Amino acid sequence: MVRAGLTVERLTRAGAELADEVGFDQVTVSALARRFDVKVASLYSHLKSSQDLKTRIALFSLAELADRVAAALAGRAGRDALAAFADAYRDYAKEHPGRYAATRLRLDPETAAASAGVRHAQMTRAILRGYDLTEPDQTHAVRMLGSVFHGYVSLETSGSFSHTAVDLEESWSWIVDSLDTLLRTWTPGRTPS
Amino acid sequence: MVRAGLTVERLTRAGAELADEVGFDQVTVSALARRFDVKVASLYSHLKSSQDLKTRIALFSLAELADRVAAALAGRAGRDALAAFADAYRDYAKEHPGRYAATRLRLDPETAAASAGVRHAQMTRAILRGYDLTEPDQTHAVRMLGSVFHGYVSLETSGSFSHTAVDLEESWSWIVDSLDTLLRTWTPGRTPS
DNA sequence: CGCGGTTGCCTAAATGCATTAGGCAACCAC
DNA sequence: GTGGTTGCCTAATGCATTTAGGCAACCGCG
Repeated sequence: MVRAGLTVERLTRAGAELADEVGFDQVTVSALARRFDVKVASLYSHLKSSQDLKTRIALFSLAELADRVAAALAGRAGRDALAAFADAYRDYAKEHPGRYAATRLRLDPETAAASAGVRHAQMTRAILRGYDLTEPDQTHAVRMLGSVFHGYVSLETSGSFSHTAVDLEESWSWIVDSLDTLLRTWTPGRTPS
Repeated sequence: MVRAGLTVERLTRAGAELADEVGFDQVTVSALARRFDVKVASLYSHLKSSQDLKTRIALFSLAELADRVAAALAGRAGRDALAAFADAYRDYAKEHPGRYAATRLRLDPETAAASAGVRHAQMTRAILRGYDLTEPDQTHAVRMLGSVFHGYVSLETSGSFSHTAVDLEESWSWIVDSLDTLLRTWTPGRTPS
């Protein structure tokens, strides 16, 4: 009886692929076992639980996405950086919908703190260094960028935008441009009137 | 043997309450049966499937939210309307997290077309009538507003914003104000420079 | 008032996923 | 080669979904 050679890493990668194929919610220990042509119970030597599997896929995806964003950001600043960041994010979601969904998994605080999630926050702040924002405006802006990008990707993916004919690429650049304008024309301490 | 008096409507309402209590993902035909102190199979006279139940909860929540937004919007225009819309949305998600999550359920096209989702789109467009936008900018703006609001609510709910001390209410008004400014200073046909 | 049809909730059973316990064989190091 | 470790297995339990078929409660009609 030849062994399958399972490892946590291989299982996590395969889980990520499975997520892309059938959706993150449909990722199941059973389905993963089937993919390795192995009995379900065998996976429990490597994974603590179904939740454990999902968490690992989330952490993997978070790190992968952070790497992509970092690469896209290299050598760019200002609006260029903003657009690169936005595109890296959106492209990842298009290319790997299941993994993207995985990055939205709610992690418990310690796990989150040790995850690539903190790199995401750092990179968002790095982009804002190209604009003239100080605290607490910078935090507000971080939250706004996160909201817009995640919201757009999430709504686009779920088909909420497909009821109108207007081009999705066009809306995307319109939004990115608008955000750039907004951040550039922001005056520190300003109260919008 | 006294009958329980189940109806699709009561099941849907109870399902919505259950969603708020345990999360939309945890809504299950079994749990609902337990709540009515009835055997699981009994629900299948009223519901086609678990998916059917979830869809009904989604439609119910979508309509309820649309009603709230409509009420909040009554008699308001411009920035007032924008803020009222935003708050109605966010307050609903805070008050009814399970129902809010339900509104994000992916519906098949015909169901979506017959849902209160179209009212949401109409109301968003109504708000933009207070600003000087023409097509296709208006559609871009609809998408941006949807993205920001949904994104913020979604990230706030999932705890993604709780790593920083800055007040969430403050960020929220900052963002709403920024959007108002952005839309007011938008010049038709403009290409942001 | 009672009778008959309809409808509502039931029991029973099949299927699938998650999870644990315990066993045996393959593999690695010596 | 042999002994310990580790990996995958069989077996079993619990819970959710879903379907089939039955009986009793309820409603309208005479």
